[in-house]
Formats: sequence, structure tokens, C-alpha cells
Amino acid sequence: MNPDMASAFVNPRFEDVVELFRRSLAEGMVMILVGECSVEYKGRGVASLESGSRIVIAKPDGSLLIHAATSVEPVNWQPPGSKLEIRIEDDNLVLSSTRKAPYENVIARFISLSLVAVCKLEIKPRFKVEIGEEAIREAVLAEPSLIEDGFKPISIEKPVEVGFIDLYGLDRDGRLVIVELKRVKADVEAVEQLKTYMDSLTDSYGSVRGILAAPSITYKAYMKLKEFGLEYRKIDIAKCISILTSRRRQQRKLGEYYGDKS
Amino acid sequence: MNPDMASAFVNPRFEDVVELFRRSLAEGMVMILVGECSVEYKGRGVASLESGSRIVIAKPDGSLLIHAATSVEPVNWQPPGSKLEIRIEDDNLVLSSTRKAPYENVIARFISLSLVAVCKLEIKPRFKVEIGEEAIREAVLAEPSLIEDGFKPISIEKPVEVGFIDLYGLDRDGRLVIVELKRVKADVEAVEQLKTYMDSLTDSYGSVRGILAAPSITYKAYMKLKEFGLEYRKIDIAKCISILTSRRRQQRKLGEYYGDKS
DNA sequence: GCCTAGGTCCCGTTT
DNA sequence: AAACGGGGCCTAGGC
Repeated sequence: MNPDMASAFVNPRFEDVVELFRRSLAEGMVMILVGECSVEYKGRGVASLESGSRIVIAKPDGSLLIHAATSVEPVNWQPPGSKLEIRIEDDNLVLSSTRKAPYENVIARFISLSLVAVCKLEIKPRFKVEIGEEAIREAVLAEPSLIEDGFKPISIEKPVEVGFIDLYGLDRDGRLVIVELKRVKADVEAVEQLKTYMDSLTDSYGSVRGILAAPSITYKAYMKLKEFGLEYRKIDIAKCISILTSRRRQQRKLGEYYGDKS
Repeated sequence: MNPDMASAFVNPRFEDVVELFRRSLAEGMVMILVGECSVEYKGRGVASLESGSRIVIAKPDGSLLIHAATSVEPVNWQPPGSKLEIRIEDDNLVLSSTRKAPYENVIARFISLSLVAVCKLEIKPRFKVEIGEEAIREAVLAEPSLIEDGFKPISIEKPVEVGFIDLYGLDRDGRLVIVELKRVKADVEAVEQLKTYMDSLTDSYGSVRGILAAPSITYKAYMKLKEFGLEYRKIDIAKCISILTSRRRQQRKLGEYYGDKS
């Protein structure tokens, strides 16, 4: 079988899996196991899973994933940098993945295997684009009226004692405005975060306005916001995206014009 | 091939995969694909991934996972309840997973496939044990000296205006003690949470002690704690676990004695 | 290494 | 269905 491609074996013998592991994982391949296993975890917490049918994926970076039939989240896992060992013990195929600092160990005990597969995945990361909070900030900087007419952003990510302010600037009357941006519905925590920033600034700056900018806000959060004398500004995410895409299109044109290939 | 077990095909034809999908996913099976694909996501955000070698897992609950060679987290995914469609388009194998409310869609376009596998995983959930914040609370209730000698817990989860207090009680001098429990290293947020609870109680109760109980605490959090006049108490998680296991062993014995099979 | 902030967080539980 | 809290959150970026 072409070693650059995948190999797969149905109902493999445990001995063959151990052998396959030695030959493939060392070569930076991914190994996929399907079968009945129990799982024990010890480390930051403890967890113990009775035997059940699961998919186990061992990646070349040391990540280990144990998935059941449902859910996006693995029922158990081990982070990158962990070291995997495979052995046969009491007629079971035992995978033991360990990392130190903090010490963590996962042991999966297979009583039966219906499938093992190995395959090579290129590690080189590919290009990825995303719209996140950072992108919304970009959009507001490009179009400050998204916050309010006359708003002039001064800088982003001003460090204050307690953390980082998303965005701040001056309103049309020259008053300092602190803006907390949220990509999703704002909750009480977002309000408290803004309040904390406000408190740490009013000491030194006197009157400051605080604006929570988000696509929506929970009822409790809105009540708390009013109680604190802060303001809510609805942000249209779709508008942010269209602002960004048109802006990025222009930048690309500029880049091409100047021969910028970065 | 036994339909209850796994089937796997190396370098499958796209047509066969479409056929396999129709026969297996309907039967509550999991499908695993390995190959070169690009990914587009639109929904709560936007993301776009250049073509690269990836593992795609489609679960019977509608979850879709797209994994690359590294990391525990999928590079892209779709939550349970999504609906998967597979078709051939422009000589590519196209997976499209959609959910509504909120609308989200992931499209994976395979230009090549090195492996496809299907397997049946029982869905029935199995027993799972964990040490969480709740378990630590149990341990402290069983052994209050974990907080300090002479500490007497009164009740748990006292509702206050701002939320729930993890634990409270009286110290040896009869003073009210509010305890904030953390399973992991306590950060500034934990301190602020405790402070918030303190504030909402000192109004009505006068002098109250506040204790942050955690296995460790960040430097900044400790500074803030001192600033607020609160106290830190180191919790030994291992000790909590041993207290719980011995306690649960006793309970099991009691249960057996009374014929309790729950 | 520790710490901070964000996430298409996911997920269970409560309202 | 929305909201809230917890997580072995994970991961990326600073320092």
C-alpha cells in the first residue's frame, strides 16, 4: 500500500496494531482506532468512562481525541505535546498518553477493535479567514458612525490596570467614550467588564461615557447596564462584514497596484 | 462485511462514498473521511479554509467534525442536530451540513479521498465520574477543616441578589464566612466574584469574612484579594478526591446494606 | 513559563 | 427557547 496514502484494517489483531503504531506514528502519521474501550483520566481532574464503542484519534503533534457516537466534544482527550504508548496488557490493547507540567494521563483500554487506520496529513497550516471580534473592531474603526455619529476613535486596546479596553475615543462633544465590543449577544459579564474599565478610568479622567456595542443584549444585562448609567448600542454584524469585505477588496486592489504580494 | 462492524475503503470512488453514505448514515452509523478538502463556513461567523488534508467525521446525531493534523480542536465543525448532505459536484465530493436556528452551514469540498470508513457506535450513554466544583464542595462539607479548623458549613448555594454563593458557614468565633470554591487556579475574576458576594452581604450582615479556596491562585488575583481584605486558602485536590472516594465507598456499603440499587 | 482574552467556544441545567 | 455557569475548557498572543 502506498505509504503516503492511507491504510485501513478491519478487525485487526492487537499485535498488528502495535506494529502499525511503531511504523506509522513515528512517521508523523495519524492513527484512527474504532472499538470498545474503557477510559481513565487523571490530571487536572479525574474521569472514568465505562467500556463503550468509541473512536480514538492520535495525531502526530501528540493530541489524543476520544469520541463517542454523539457530540462535537470528545468524551476524553489529551493536549498536544503528550506522549503516546501502545501495548498489550491482559489481552487488551492499551493506549496510554501522558504529558507533564501539568501532569496528565489518559489510558484507553480496548477489549475489541473493529477498525484501525493510519494516514498521512500534511502539517503545514493552510490559509484561514475568519470574522471575529477583531474584525468588528476593524469595521468600527473604518466606519465609526457604527457607534454613533461624530464618534472619533482614538486608539484600540488601551491597557488599563484591569485589562484591555476594546476601543475608545471621543464623542461629538469631546467627551471620552469607552466602548466594549461583543460579537454575540452581550450578557451580564460584558456589562461588568465595561463597568470595571469605567471605574478604573473615572478616578483619573472624571466624566466618561461607557458604551456596550453588541448585536443584542440579554434582559438582565440591559437592566444592569442602565443601573450603572452605561449605554447600549446595537451593532449590525452583517453591515460590519460588508464594510470589511469592500474595504479588503480595495486593499487588495491597492496591493496589486503597488505590486504588494505579502 | 458484517454490517454491525466497520467497513473501510482506501482510495474510494466518490460515487461509492455517496452510496455508502446513503446506506450507512441512515442506519445511525458514523462516517469517517480522510482526504484533501477545502472548507467554507457561514453562520455565527465566517471562515474559509484553503484545501488541505483533513479528517472529517460525521456522527449520527448530526455533529460534523473537521480535523487537521494538529490540535485537539477541530478546524471546523457543525453542532449536533445539523443535517448532512453529500453529492458530487464538478468532480468534487461535496459535504454540506446545515442547521437552522441559528442558521449555520459548513461545506467541505474534497478534491481527493484516501480513505472512507463507516462504523456503528452504540449511542447509549455510559457511566461517567468526574471531580468538579460540585465534588470539591462535597469534600469540604464532609471535611470542613479543609477550609480551616473550626469551620462549620451552614448551607450551600445561598442565593444572593447577584448570584449563588458556593459555600458559607461560621468560623470558630461565630463570624459569618463566605467561601468561593475553585477547582483550578483562581484568577482575578474569581476574586471579583467573591468581592461581589461580600458587598451584597455586608450591607445586611455587617462584618463578614471572605475566603477564596482553590488549589492555587494567580499573582494578580492574590494582590487583588489582599487589596479587598479577603483571604486565600489552598485546597489540596488529591485530598478532596481521597475524602470523596472513601466517603462514596461507605455510602455504597450503606446502600448495599439497605438493598439500595439506585 | 505564566497570564489574558476570545471562541461558530460546547454543553448541561434552569428559567 | 433563552439564559447562565462551568470546563481537564482549547488556543493564540504577550511578556
